[in-house]
Amino acid sequence: MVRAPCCEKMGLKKGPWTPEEDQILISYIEKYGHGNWRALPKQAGLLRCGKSCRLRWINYLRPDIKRGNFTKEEEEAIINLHEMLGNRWSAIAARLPGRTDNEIKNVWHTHLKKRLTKNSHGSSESKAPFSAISKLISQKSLSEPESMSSSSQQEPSSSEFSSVTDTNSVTTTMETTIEDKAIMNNIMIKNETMEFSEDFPEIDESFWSEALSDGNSGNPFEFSDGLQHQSSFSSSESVELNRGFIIPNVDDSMEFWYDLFISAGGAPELPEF
DNA sequence: AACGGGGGCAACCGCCGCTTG
DNA sequence: CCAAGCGGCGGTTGCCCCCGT
Repeated sequence: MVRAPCCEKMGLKKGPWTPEEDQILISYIEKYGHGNWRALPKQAGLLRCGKSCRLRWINYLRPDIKRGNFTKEEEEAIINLHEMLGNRWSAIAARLPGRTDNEIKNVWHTHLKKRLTKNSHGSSESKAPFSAISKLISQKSLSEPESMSSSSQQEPSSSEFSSVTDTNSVTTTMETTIEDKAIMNNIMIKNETMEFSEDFPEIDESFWSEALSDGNSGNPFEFSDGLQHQSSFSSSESVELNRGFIIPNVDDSMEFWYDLFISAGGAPELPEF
């Protein structure tokens, strides 16, 4: 399908946003939400294309954006997640609350890639847990070709959970050993003891219904104010680990790990071993 | 003080997949 | 089933600032 770029329309402004434009966009979205990005600039009185507005909002103006330098913990998380997910910045961003895909992408290209290249001659020790988990994921998906592979075709949106909700198949196909879980713990938590139950906890049905009922929009994180709240886990209590990584509480952690596995398992760029 | 190069980051571009009529 | 509309994503660009000379 061939379509003209949305900003090709005459008279639409490009380039850096002014504080005035920002204010117009913010107050419009606070008032009416952003149901239709294409129509938004016209309705708000902005000489911008919808895409530009969306980008500005997502990457800069949202109230839940965390500004400022990335912490060491966040950088490590990015490196680790990148190893598992590849250049899927939105998937990585979904696991770093308050950070945007654009920001993460920039940090990767300007800081982390160089740092990794520098360190590539050093020890491969830091990579070990990820090679291990990649192998684990591969083995699991081999043993469960149909349901896993079909669901892995679709990457869940960064702002909502995967539609794959067959928790029974998850618990059977993602059966893990203590050793597996030790590996997983190593990925996320180097210095902290974290207890996992013997098996992945099953997701309480009420989790889904509660999430879906909020805002009545089908998006668990679209609130009644009409705004999208970025953090995938913002609707429930989270646990902040000493690496600055936010993971959901135990009820949500099932989804977290499952989502991570699906993402990694479905990633075509999953490193070979 | 002036200038050039490099790095960082906001924003744009083009493609893709989903939805809708 | 198909085409168009739309949101979302990743790659890329270009501007601005800082630092070294």
